[in-house]
Amino acid sequence: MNDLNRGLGLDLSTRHLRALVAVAEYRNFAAAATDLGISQPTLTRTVRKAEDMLGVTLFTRTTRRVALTAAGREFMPMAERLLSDLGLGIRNIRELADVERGQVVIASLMTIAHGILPTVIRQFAEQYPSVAVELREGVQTRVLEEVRGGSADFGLGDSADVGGHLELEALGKHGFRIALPNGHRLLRRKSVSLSDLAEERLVSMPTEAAARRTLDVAALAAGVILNSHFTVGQFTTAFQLVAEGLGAAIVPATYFNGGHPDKVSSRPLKAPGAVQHLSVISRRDRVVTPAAAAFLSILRDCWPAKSG
Amino acid sequence: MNDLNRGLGLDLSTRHLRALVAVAEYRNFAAAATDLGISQPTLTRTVRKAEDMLGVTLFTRTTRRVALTAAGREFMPMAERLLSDLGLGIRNIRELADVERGQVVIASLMTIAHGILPTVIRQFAEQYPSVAVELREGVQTRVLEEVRGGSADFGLGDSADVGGHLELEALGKHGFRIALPNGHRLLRRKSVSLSDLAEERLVSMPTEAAARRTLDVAALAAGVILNSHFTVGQFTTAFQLVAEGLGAAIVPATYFNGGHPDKVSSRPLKAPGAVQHLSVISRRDRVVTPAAAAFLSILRDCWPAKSG
DNA sequence: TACATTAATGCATAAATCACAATAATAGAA
DNA sequence: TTCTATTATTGTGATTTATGCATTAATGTA
Repeated sequence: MNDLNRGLGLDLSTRHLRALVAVAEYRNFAAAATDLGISQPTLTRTVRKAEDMLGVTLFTRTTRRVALTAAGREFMPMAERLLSDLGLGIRNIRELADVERGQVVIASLMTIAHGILPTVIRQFAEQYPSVAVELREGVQTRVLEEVRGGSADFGLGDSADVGGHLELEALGKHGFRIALPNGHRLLRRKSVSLSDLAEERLVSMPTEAAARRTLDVAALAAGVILNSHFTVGQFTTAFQLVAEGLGAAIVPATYFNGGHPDKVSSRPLKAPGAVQHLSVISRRDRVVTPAAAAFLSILRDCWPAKSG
Repeated sequence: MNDLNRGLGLDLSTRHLRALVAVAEYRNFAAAATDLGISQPTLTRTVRKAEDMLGVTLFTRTTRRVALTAAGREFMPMAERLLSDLGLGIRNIRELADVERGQVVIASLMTIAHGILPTVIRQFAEQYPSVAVELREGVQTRVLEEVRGGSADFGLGDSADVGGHLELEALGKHGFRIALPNGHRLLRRKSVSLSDLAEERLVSMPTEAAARRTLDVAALAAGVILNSHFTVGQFTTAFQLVAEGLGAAIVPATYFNGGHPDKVSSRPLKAPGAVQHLSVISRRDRVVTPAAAAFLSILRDCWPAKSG
């Protein structure tokens, strides 16, 4: 701590300051007291208390005349400035707090929702405790619908296949990993390629999902046909199926932040093109609410640390 | 009153500010409380009170983590600046008050002492209530002695006949008036000249007095010999003699500020050279005390209004 | 799950603040 | 000069506010 409290136990309040300023202005205790809305004896005591604390006589008063001492004349402009600065500052932070009373609706891919968003939301909630956050998780097409329809402030999704009216801001990219039941032969490798998976039964996301399309395109380019035997809507479901030994699942690398069943292990997927590019998706014509802007600011700050 | 108290009954004190700043710094209530020298529960309550008054949440706290909200981050730098400004200001006025605990010793001609000094002293006493003022009235030679000897901070006297080592700062000049007993023939005139006084018995000051010398020189130049029949040390005494009808007295014009006996009236003295030039007289080698400087400053402000 | 840390309450006490009434001081008027 | 109106100060009891100790509740971590 620096020397801000070097003034000993000094406890000077805005009440004291206002009292001093009022007396200096009216040069009359009774009038000043009326203006302040307090009784005149109270004002006398308040002023005297302030002078005692400051250790300086600010006024010389007789019953007929109240005059400023040299110290008083020196002090008053500062007191006024202090009060006005404080008032300004309070107004500022109150406006800022009003901004906080907003709401943020985010449409996000589950990939992101499970990967980085929890951290971002925690930080946001700390800084803007009274903003309601609504997170709508879904596949890419659903995210785009939410943003287009205006029911979400912005979306977090794949950068590809985004039509007109929508604006993109690139956030980063992530690769994929193969989730395999413990004991699976492919776990002996350090990494797995798409062609290694040609033989495998796969637990996949539906074709509307951006991750699915990215992988299908990459597989096509590699001349491999993926055997999407099971189709599920949630990665957590996919994990469960994998845990049951029903097959393998290709899962976004960012998804491995949280814990997952100990019957499942994973290896990186080595495949050119099997990379998902993520963006903030917003309507070009929609004004960004302050709350949404604040959220995005925190999101950008957090991104590099958690993605790759 | 301007809008300094527009913050409703807001009563935010330095105690609150310090509490907020300390918590923001430590991000830990217990540590901040120790630093502030108060108990942790007290700090909790102080912070909450402050937040309530501001109407804004500044911190989000769990038992394991204290974080600043956006409003809090906005507020803290201002709070620190406010505290440091206040501390600085207090130090300033305290120094100024220390200056006040001095003493001013003034050696002055009675002319000035009775004319303008009372007003000056009153104003000075209001502004510097704890400075002792000592006024030593005397004739010119006495004033010079006091200043030379260093027993006075400065002198107020005639500008003439001031030897080396002493410094002059001109203040102004004043003429003279003739004090006459009511019913005196010269009162029929609007003004009186030196030659008119050749016939008169005069009540004069001793030859050491600057006013006496000025008048003698002027009379010499006018070819008149003044009949200084009575010599007294105080103008008030001279007035009494005049009131008794013993003669006329030539008195500094500035002396007619206060009331004087109603048996005496006065007329202006028209005489080239019958003008007394007054100065602040000080030792060249003596440093001016802050109290003396302040006194002189007020004296200069007052002078034009009262002299002529 | 148990533990250690830490912010928030309950409660009794001490301090400060307040307004009403009475007092003291002062400048101007009769 | 004395009287009077004005005005700052002081007395006092009620109310509000702040404080510290002991305790509780909440939350990461091993």
